[in-house]
Amino acid sequence: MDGAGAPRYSIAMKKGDHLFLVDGSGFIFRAFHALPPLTRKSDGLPVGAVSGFCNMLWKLLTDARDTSVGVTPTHFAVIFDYSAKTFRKDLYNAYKANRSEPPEDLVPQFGLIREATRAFNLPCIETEGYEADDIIATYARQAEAIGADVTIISSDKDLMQLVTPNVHMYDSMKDKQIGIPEVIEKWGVPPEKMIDLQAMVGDSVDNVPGIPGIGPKTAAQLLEEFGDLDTLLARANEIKQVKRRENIIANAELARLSRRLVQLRTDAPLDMPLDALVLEPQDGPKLIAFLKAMEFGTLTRRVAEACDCDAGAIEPAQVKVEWGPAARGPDLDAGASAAAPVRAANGTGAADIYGDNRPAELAKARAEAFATARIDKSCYVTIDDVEDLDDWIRAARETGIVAFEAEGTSIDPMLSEIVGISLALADNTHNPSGLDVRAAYVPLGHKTGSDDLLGNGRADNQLTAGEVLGRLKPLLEDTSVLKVGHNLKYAYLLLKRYEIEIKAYDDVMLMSYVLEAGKGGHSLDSLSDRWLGHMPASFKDVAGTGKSSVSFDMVEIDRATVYAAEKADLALRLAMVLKPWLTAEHLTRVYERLERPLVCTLARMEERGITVDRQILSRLSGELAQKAAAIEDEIYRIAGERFTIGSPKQLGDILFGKMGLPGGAKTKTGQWSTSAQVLEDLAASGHEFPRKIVDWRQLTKLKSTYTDALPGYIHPQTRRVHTSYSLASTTTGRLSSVEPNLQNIPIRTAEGRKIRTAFISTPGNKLVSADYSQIELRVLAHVADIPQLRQAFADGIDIHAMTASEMFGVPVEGMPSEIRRRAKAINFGIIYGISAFGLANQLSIERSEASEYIKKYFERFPGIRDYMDSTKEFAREHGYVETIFGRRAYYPDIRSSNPQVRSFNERAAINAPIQGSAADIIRRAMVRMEPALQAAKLSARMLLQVHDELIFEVEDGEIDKTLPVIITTMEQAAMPAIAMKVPLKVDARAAANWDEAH
DNA sequence: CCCCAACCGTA
DNA sequence: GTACGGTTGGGGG
Repeated sequence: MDGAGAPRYSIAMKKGDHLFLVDGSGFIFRAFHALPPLTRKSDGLPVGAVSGFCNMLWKLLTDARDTSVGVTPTHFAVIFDYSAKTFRKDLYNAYKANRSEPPEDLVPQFGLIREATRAFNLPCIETEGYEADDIIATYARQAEAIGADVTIISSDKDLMQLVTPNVHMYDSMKDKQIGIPEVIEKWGVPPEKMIDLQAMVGDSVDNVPGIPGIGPKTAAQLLEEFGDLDTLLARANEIKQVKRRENIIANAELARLSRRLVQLRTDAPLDMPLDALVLEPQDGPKLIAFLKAMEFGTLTRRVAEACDCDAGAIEPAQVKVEWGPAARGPDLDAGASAAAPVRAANGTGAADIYGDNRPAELAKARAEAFATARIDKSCYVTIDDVEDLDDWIRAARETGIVAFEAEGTSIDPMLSEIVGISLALADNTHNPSGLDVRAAYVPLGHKTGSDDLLGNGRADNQLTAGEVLGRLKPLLEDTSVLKVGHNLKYAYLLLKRYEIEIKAYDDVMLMSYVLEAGKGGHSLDSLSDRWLGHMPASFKDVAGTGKSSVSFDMVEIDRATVYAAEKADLALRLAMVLKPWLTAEHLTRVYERLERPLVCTLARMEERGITVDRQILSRLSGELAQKAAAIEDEIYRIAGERFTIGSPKQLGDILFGKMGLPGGAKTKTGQWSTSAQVLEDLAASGHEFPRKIVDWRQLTKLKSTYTDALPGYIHPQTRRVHTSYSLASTTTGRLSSVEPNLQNIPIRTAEGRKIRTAFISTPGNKLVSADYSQIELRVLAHVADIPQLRQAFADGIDIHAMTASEMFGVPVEGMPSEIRRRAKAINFGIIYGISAFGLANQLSIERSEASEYIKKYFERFPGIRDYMDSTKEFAREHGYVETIFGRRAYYPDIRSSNPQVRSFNERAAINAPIQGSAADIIRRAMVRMEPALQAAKLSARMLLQVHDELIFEVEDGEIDKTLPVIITTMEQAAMPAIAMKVPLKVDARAAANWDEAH
């Protein structure tokens, strides 16, 4: 029904006509989740999905009226779900029972999107008791019968069963046509078999049961073999795999029911006949009035231009919105922007990316415009002569901003050789809104596929590395030209090895990390998907996968151009969107002080690496092997058979089956746990066998993870180990270390510590380890402002003993170690967002006793409870928490109705400001360390970071002068931004290896 | 060849 | 109870 009730005329549909059917409901959910979540009107009304919807419709209609595009609809309708109650619910009561309530930000947008449809002068259709999909199916089949073509604007797999030679689907967000070949490619079956495939696979979102254990791949294979579901069910006994056969036979009825659920009706009652869907002309003023009411500046302007209307003369429409205060976003700065008039983001060419003085408006307009802007890969060019390259460099200097990406032979920048460089520039010569980006790829190290005795030949039509890098070096090192990239540390390290040191840069990965830590990944793929509605080509697409994959120098230059240029293009677009957003969210300082400078700081640390003594590791490996073998023999002897000790499943069978030991905990898959905790408990109750398993595990763990693996990371040329620090992979702001992970080198056991002796200084130098003492408890004392804790740290007394003394009334002097141990566990528990369950586990005590401890603790330190409560409340209200330097950590699930999920998020939210503030402090120290050492004319080199510890290599003669510089820089790191209420304390010492230095 | 679960190393 | 990454076994392709 068209709620607006505007009279529509109708023209009989005929052969050759083209009907567009937009899956409105599908689009709403997709747009809501795909688009930047922050899009709001100035009064706080969330309109992200509305914005995406309007942009999509406008683009479809503009293309449609542009006859050169080829596909021109004659009829057009937008279809919505009427309500959740449909005939399917009568078939199967659990249908869509899993559906949770729509997000509260989405609720007010349902009505608005229907309003938008009417503003576009399009029929808005919904029918009680039927899903949008059934209406679409009915229209599609009717139109097809007349001989018209149909395009369904959706990417929902449920609609793919409708695809025929005359019925296509179009994914407007990915700009992708879906026809018969695409369905086959994605699902392995042609569209007419989609119903049977879905019936077997089921759908957890809609709660379509399907056959358990059958996924898309298996289903496609079975349909290939048997033709259709009925034949399969009739001949199921021919299936060879036992489990699968039994499964299918047992669930045949479920499959038939599922088929009835997924099969779309083509006989839904239609309130509006096909002929009435004729596409009417745009009513410019009506549409503009609506867009103005929504404050979609960019789109308003575009529509006004296209319709030749004066937008300024049109009053915003009165749009009635049903949304209560609950729908209002909590992070809205209503006071600042409520009264602000909407201003179109005019003239936002590249030159003023950073210069707008209304950041929130600019950020919003940018995100809105870029979310739907088309990415035209056909304009990417390959640069193969120096004049062209010089032109691009000149243009980059004029614009002042260039995005770039360095392609190499390996993902490890220390082992990679440069293969090419892509560049992207904002080009506002054609489009004053600054949306056009042009990009190019400069190949310089591509090889031909044919190899002869001399190896692979050099590919034709490319400049030499010398020519290219010689020209790019001045640009990349020019502090007045901003270089934009994604994960710039890679390019920084790669180019550093070619004597280029990138200066003046922005990294969109880090912008995203600052804006959205905890909300999702920060890879170029996820950022493009989230902010630009575009999925870039994957590396696998160009280089192949698995064994048949090739390094980038073996990729054909044309293909490489599209892949590499796209990355630079996307990085530039993302910077144009995210940089204003940083300003709008007041996160620029976090980005500029805590993130950006670490790119080159960390790159230099990684480049230096650390010496690992191969002999020591080899000797240790031998010792571990011998000890493990001896224990292995005893294990087999006691067990009475040989088995795979490393298999928890087999071990569980031996322990709790054959040997009949009492089982303790279960894993989440229902197996008996064989964790160290369980085995220790068994050992404590007098069984010697589990002890041996624990010992064996320790030895084999040390061997496989450390002594055997580390030598493989020694670089062939530098002879050192170069870890890679990930700047954007934790929610709290900590770094992580990979390939190898040098942040988990053993220390707790004597056996494990030996591995640290293999980390050595070069002759004439020592390793210096400097670590913060109790930094997280100090941060806690600061943020929660606990008088006793502050006093204890000020006086330098044992913090755990003080806690024990407060709680249990035992004097610090002569305190029993068990009492102190418990207090220590409680202190750590507090930092981790304590639960009675967790504390009980940690201390092996009853949960009731743990509850008593916690109660007592809160009585003695009421400020801690206040801190925890207010942190939880802040997180619930804002969806994120903050460190003392303003870094955010998002916890989107903190409002979950599942108590387990919610509690977990609450504990994480309590921990994040503490862990994250400590992480920020050491980041600040690291950024200042190199200048501080330089100022003191010291040659110490910072090599590693392990969360609260920094490791340096220092010349023997400089150690005495260096230690105070390191200590002071670390202890003063919070200043002047934050005056800590407790002093920070750093311990440092020098030795020939890491074990003795720590 | 890829993915997941279980386990365990660090702060 | 927080935050990570790596190895192994095992299931499936």
